Order: sequence, then structure tokens, then C-alpha cells
Amino acid sequence: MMRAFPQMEKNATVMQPHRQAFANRRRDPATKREAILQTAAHLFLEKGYGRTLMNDVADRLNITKPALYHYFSNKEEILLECYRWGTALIEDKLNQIAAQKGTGLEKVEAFVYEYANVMTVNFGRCVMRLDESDLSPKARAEVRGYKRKIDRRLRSFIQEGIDDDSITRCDPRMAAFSTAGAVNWICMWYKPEGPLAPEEIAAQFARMLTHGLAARRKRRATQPHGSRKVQQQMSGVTS
Amino acid sequence: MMRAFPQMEKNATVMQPHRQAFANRRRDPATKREAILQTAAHLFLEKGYGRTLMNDVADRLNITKPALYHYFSNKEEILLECYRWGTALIEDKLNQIAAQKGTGLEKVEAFVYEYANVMTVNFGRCVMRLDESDLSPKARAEVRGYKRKIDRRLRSFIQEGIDDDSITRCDPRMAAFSTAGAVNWICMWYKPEGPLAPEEIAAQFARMLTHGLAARRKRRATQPHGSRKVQQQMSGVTS
Amino acid sequence: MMRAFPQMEKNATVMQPHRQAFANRRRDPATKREAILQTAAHLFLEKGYGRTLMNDVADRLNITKPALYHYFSNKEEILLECYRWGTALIEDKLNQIAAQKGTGLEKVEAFVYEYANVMTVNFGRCVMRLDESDLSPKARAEVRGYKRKIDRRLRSFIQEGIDDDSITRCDPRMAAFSTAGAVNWICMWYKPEGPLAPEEIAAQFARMLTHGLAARRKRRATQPHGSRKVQQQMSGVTS
Amino acid sequence: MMRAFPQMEKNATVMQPHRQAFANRRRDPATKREAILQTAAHLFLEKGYGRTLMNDVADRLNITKPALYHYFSNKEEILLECYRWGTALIEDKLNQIAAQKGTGLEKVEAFVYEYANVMTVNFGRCVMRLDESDLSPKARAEVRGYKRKIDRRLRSFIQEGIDDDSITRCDPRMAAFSTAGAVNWICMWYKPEGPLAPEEIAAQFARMLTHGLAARRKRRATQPHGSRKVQQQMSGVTS
DNA sequence: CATGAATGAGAGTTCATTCAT
DNA sequence: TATGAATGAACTCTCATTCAT
Repeated sequence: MMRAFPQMEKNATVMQPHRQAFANRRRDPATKREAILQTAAHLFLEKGYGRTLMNDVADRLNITKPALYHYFSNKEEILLECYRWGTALIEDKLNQIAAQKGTGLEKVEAFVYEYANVMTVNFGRCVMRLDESDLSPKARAEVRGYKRKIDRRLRSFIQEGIDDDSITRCDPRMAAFSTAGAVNWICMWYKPEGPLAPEEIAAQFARMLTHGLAARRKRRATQPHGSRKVQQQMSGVTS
Repeated sequence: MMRAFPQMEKNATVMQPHRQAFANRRRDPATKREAILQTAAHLFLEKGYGRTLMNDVADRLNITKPALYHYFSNKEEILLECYRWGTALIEDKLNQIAAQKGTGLEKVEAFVYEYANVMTVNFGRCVMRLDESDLSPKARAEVRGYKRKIDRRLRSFIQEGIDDDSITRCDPRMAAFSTAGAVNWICMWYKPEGPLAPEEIAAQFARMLTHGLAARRKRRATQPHGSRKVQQQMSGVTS
Repeated sequence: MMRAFPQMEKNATVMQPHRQAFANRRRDPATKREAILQTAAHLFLEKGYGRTLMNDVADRLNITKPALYHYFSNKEEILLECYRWGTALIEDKLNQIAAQKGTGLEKVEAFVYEYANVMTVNFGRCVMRLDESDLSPKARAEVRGYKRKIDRRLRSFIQEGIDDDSITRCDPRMAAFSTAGAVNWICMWYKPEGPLAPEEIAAQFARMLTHGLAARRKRRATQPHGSRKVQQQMSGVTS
Repeated sequence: MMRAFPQMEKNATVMQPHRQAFANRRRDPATKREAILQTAAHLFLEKGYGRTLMNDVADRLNITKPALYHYFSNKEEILLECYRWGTALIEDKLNQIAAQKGTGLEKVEAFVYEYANVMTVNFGRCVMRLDESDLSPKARAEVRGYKRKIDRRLRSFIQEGIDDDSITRCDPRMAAFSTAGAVNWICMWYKPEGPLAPEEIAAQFARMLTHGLAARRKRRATQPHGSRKVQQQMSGVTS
């Protein structure tokens, strides 16, 4: 099994606002473009795409609205680019996993781990949290293509596992929905400032979703229950 | 364990458009109100709240826009009512489960089954799919209250299971996020016209999320693989 | 001079709400019509014509909106009728004054007294307080006719006074504007529940507007100043 | 007494339409803001606030409706600003008068003169002619504050006059209502295009309202009646 | 007659996008 | 290049008025 769970780059928005990118006129245009994207992604997640005004984005970057149109031809293109960056993050990881050795179950476990990590990064969150129907049909089709690829990868891992007996017999389609759903949902409740570290979430999800909640037979009667913690102030299942 | 998985009422929108409710002026106002809600819920899920116009709702019901304002004082009230109907569906089920006997694991299993069923009903889907930030702060607080209740219930079932040794030691909070996330996500991909029956989805999710994907030891090498089906035209992990 | 300042009927709205007029089905239609008018006049003065909904009127009378349309063909007709009742009140008084004997100054004094009284009655207040531009051109012309008549009467009294030397030489047009303006403005600040009795207002205005504020020569140095009172909580010049 | 009745700036709306203010994009924003206000004030007086559409204002300025929202956040703000400009005009004059020497009666006379002049300027007219109930409670409170100040000033002048024996004993409250009412009413009938010059109106009102209409004793029996003029086409007492 | 229901015709406001400088 | 200003196209909500019962 892949033991080395590599570190995911921390969510840049949290660590460093991108408002400096436009401070200097002679800055790399690509840097500015990314600054716009990071800011937009942040706002899209915070207020929703529809309620995020071009002005909001511009204001955060201390530039004017029309300046945005130097880098993106319209609002939707910003949205689409967020999707692209997010899906690229995911695909990257999946390719690595697919290239590695291991049972199907191990690959699923790795998938969950890596995917969960991406779901804590703004661009990754955008992929699953934002509403596709804000995209034009053409752009939507593109995004759906990316998502389908992810889905196919997961299903293939599951199928591998069924074939190599590491995964119990089941409908791989449903198993994929269930597994991916749990991980996707992270993007709905994860908060960068929250108490849970991305890696911790990822590791726990990886185990739970592969080995289940049910206790194995013959567990010792007395357990330390060490993992139970006082429940912090956290909103619930959804937000 | 609760074996009798009761049937969920079929999604009325699918079976019967509500356009007849306004055919007669002297029809029960409650019926008309519900017809508006069903139609609105349908459209909200299809196009998103923001892109659903009051006119869209009215057109589907063959009435005019201002007529809607006889039944709801504004668009947000329609949205809020969708949330209320959806959360009521869920709470109802949860109360039944909580009242029953069984191990914690069995209750979690029942929770997943019932909850998954609700996630295939439009009002239920609305609860998890629509964006809370379209609600006013007051309404949002109300909805969050409902959601928190659901979350608490699930966590308590998990805790029960940990205490009675039916569930492996884990952080109940994370386990709840994982389990509920998988089920919540159903509302993102489920399509009433799709090939999967709600009960089938619910049953499979109930088993997978409690017992995991991992094969138990000593499984026979040859399996019939009977459940694998040709994959129909279905979009992927998310939509 | 006309000493007998007859009592003006008290503002009916204050003394008795007209909500009873529709209690009995077999009531005089004229009574109901008047009840509508009184209620409407009250609301028009309170909230303005534009912000007074037909529903507001109906609600106060405990009837339904369409019922109003049995008595008036539209909202404007109600408004126009308010004007008519109000101007009728005024004309009535003016005719009496014109028929009486006395100097021009005395007639002006009587005019002010009577007119001021009318300005404390809702229908009278409507005439001067409501905005003519809410009327159709035709109705506006009618109302302007009434007002012109009032104006002509006042100017003629002033002219009489100038001719008989009871009034100082002046432009009767300007004098009429000044005198009538002071009285008209009563409708802007008078409140039935207020501390000032209509007759008191009328009497003081009658004297001030004819004899002015200036002290006559050779006033005794010491005066009781009896009329100065503690200034109650009253809004100001305008409201 | 203050003899120098200073000239009031002529109503700019009459002399110069403000449609040029938006001819150049790079024009002073303050100028444009004022152009909007002048235009709006004009229309508010002409058609009433409620019947004046944002489009009407925009059309007159040869701009589009949303352009207005660059300068004012909503319609009410335009209205409120009209009130503010108008009350500022008044307060300015009152402060000057209060600072000067003279008997109470002289101050009242000056008050009438100055106030009457303001009542012929659109912003001034707005203050007394427009309906306060079109303002939000907060804005209304502000405006009432301004009006109360004016009222207090007038009452204090009257009281001064009573104290220094230049004004006959009377209830200063009623005297203020009467005096201010006459002047306020000017805003109801004054028309910039009309035959009466503001200063002429102001001067006559100042005399009539302080010295009354009544002829002083021992006036000669024959008067030239020189001031009587042919009555032009003017509407009556009110409009 | 009286009423609950329905509507047509707006009005204000918003916002992505584009001029003009 | 970058920006303040301007706009077109909507969309929600309102309300006098009228059906249909």
C-alpha cells in the first residue's frame, strides 16, 4: 500500500491573500490571473457564484472591475477556470495512484485519502460545491467530462478490488457513489480555519470508507475509548 | 434490527404534474400551495434557486406570477418552506428510528436507509442541495437548527454503537460526517427518471456505509459477481 | 360683524368609526357610501393617497375589496368625492357669509373663522392637503373650479374691505394668498386628538390674520402676558 | 431693521436645464449629482414623488435609469437630499436673522421675507410641499428635526416681540402656525414662470403678516387704489 | 350581492458588461 | 493600460381592477 501520504499544498487563500499581486504594475500576468482565480474561488465558496459580483472580486484585489476583463473575458470563464484548476489537482493525484501497485482496496483507500485532501483546497472544493448549472452547456460538458473521468477511475479501482478479492462483491457504481459522495461532501463542511487538519480528515475517511464502521468480531470487551473527544463547536452534517 | 424498511411515498412531482391544482378556482388552497411548492422544488433542483424565476414557477402551473403571491409572500418563503417540508420528512423518520430497539450499528444502518430514501424525494433533496446562503439570516438559522438536530441524532446513534461495541472505536463526529456525506450526496446525482430505485440505493448504501467495502477474511475465491450490471448512461460521481 | 360662530359638526371619524355601517346588510346604501368616504379620507390624510390601498379601506370597514367597487367605480372616484364633500362644506359657509351684512374686514374675519373650522374636518383637510395631480385632468379641472370659486370669494371680501376702508390698501390677490395660505396650512398640522380645539384655532387665526401681529401704539407697558402658556409637546410648523 | 433684503439666487432649473451636465463623461460628479437633484426636485413638485419615475428623471437628463444609481443609492435618497438642500437654504437665512439686531417684530418680518423667498426655490418648495410619509422613519425623523428647528426659531422671534412690546400679546405657538402657514403655502401656488417676482411676494407677505390687513384709523376716505391690477391668468388659492 | 382568486401593467433595483478617456 | 461612467436586460414584487362562484 502507498504509505507516504504526501502533503498537499496548503490552501493559499488562507495563508496569504492575493491582494498583493496587483500592487506592482510589472508583475507576471500569470500571477495576476491566478490571484484573480484564488480570490474568485474564495468568494464563490463563501457567497455562492450568483451572489459574487465582479465588483466583489475586483474590490478584494484592489483593482477595478474592467481590469478583470483583461484577464478573463467574462464571469463564467473565471468559474470554468476554477473548475479546471480543481479537476487538474484531482486528476494529477489519480494518475499517480493508478500508476502505483497495490490491491484495489488499497487504491480506493489512497483515492479517498488524496481526494479528501483536495476537497480542502479551494479549487478542489469549487469542483464539487459550485453549481454546474451556472456554466454554459459547452462549459458544463467539459466539466462533466472531467468528473466522469474521476468517477471512472474510482470505479475501476473498486472493480480491481472486487477482482482481486480485496473488496467485497458489490455494485461498483453504487460503491463509487457512496465513497465519492462521502468525500465530496467534505467540501460542504470543511472550513480552513476549523479545528480539523486536512490530513487527519483524509486519513480517517480513508479508513472508515474502506473498512466500515462495524466492529470486527471478537473485539475485546473493554476499550479505552480514547478517541472520543469533547465535541467542539462545529456545525453539523452540512455546514 | 429494524428489518421492515417501509416504503417511501414516491416523488409526486414525477408521477403527477401539479398543473391541475389551479384548474378550478375553488380548489383547496392548501392543495394549491403544495402544488406551488412541488413545482418550485423541482425547478430549484433543476436550475438552481437563483436562476428559477417566479415566472418559471407560475408558467409551469399555468397561472400568472402575481398569483403566487397569494400563497407565499415572497420567493424566499417558498424556498424556506421547501426546506421545512424536507426536514420534516427527515425528522419524522429519525424519530421512528430513535424510538426503536437495536444496536447502535443497526440504528445507523436504519438511518442511512431512511435518510437515503428521503434524499430521492424532491423536498428532501432541496434540504441538502440548495444553498443556504439564499436564505435570510433568520431563515438560515432556522434551517441550521433542523440540520443540527439531524446531525446530533446520527452522532448519538454512532456513539451508542461505540458504547455497545457494535461500532468500531472512532471519532463519532468524523464518522457522522462520512456517513451523512455519502447519503447527502445522493441528492446531487439521483434522478427520478434514472435506472436506480430509491429503495435499492438506500439498501446498498445502508450496507456499504456500515460494513465497509473491504472483503471479510476467508472469502471464497470464486464469486458469481451477479450484481454487476451494464453501466447505463449515467453521469458520474456528481451529476 | 357675524358674532355667532356656529359650531361645526365634529369630525365624524374621530368620534365614531364607520366600521359599523356595513354590519347590517339592510343599511342605507348612502350610509355605506359615506362610510367608505370617511374611511378613505381618513386614510388618505394619514398615509397619503398613493400609499392607501383599496385593501386598506376595505379592511377598515370589514368588507372585501370588490365590495368597494359597488359604491365607487374606481379609486379616483373616491378621491374626487372627498374633494367634493370638502368643497361643499366650504362653499356652504361662504355663501352664508356673502349673504350677511358687515364690512369687508368683518367678512374676511368670518371667512377665516369658518374656513379654519372646515380645515379641521377630514373632508375639508382633504381639499387642501391631498395632491391634485392624483386626479385625472377632467376631475382636476372640476376641483380647480371649486377652489377658484373660494378664492374669488375671498378676494371679493378683501376688495370690499378696501373699498369701504376697513382694509388697508393692498393687492387683494396677494392678501388672499397670504390669508388663505395661513388657513389652508392648518390642514397640515391639525390633529383631531391634539390639544387645540378647532374653534379656538379659528378664533385666533381670525384675529391675527386680520389685525396682524404688530402691537398698536401706546400699549400699556405692563401686560399680564396671560395668554402665554407652556409649550406642549406639539410638532412644529408643518407636522 | 434689516433693510437689505438680499437677492436670492434664481431657481436654476428654470433658467438652465441640467441636461448638459451629463454631456461629458469626465464632468464633475458633484455637478452631475446636483443636476439629478434639480431635475428630480422639479419633477417631484410637478407630478408628485410617487408618480415621478426614476425613468422620468433619467430621461430628462438624457441618461439611463441605472446611471442614476451611480449617484444615489435609491429613490428615497434623492428625495431626502432635496429636503436637506431645502432646509439648509432656510437655516442659513434664519441664522443670519437671529444674529442681527432689531425688535422681535422686525425679526419676524425678516423671517417672512427670507422664508418666502426660499419658498420660491425648488428645493425650498420641496421641503414644505412634498409628503414626509414618503420617507423612511429614519429619514423622516431627520427632516422633522430640521423643521422643528425652523419652528423654534420663529416662535422665539415672536416671543422676543411680545417681550419687547413690538408684538401684541398672543399665543406664540398659534402665531407661528399662522405666519409660517401663510408663507409655507407659497410653495403650493408659486410658479417660477408666473407673473409675481419672488421678492415682491416676499415683501408683501412680510408686511401683511406683521401689520395685518386692517386699516389703521383715520385713513383718508379716498384712495388711489393704485395697487389693484388686472388679475392675470392665475389659479386660485391653492394651485 | 359578496367574495376569494387572479391578472396586467408596471416600478425600482441589480449587475455583467462595455464605452470613452 | 486602466478606469470611472454608463447601459441593457432582467427580475422581484406591487396593486388597482376584474372574473367566477
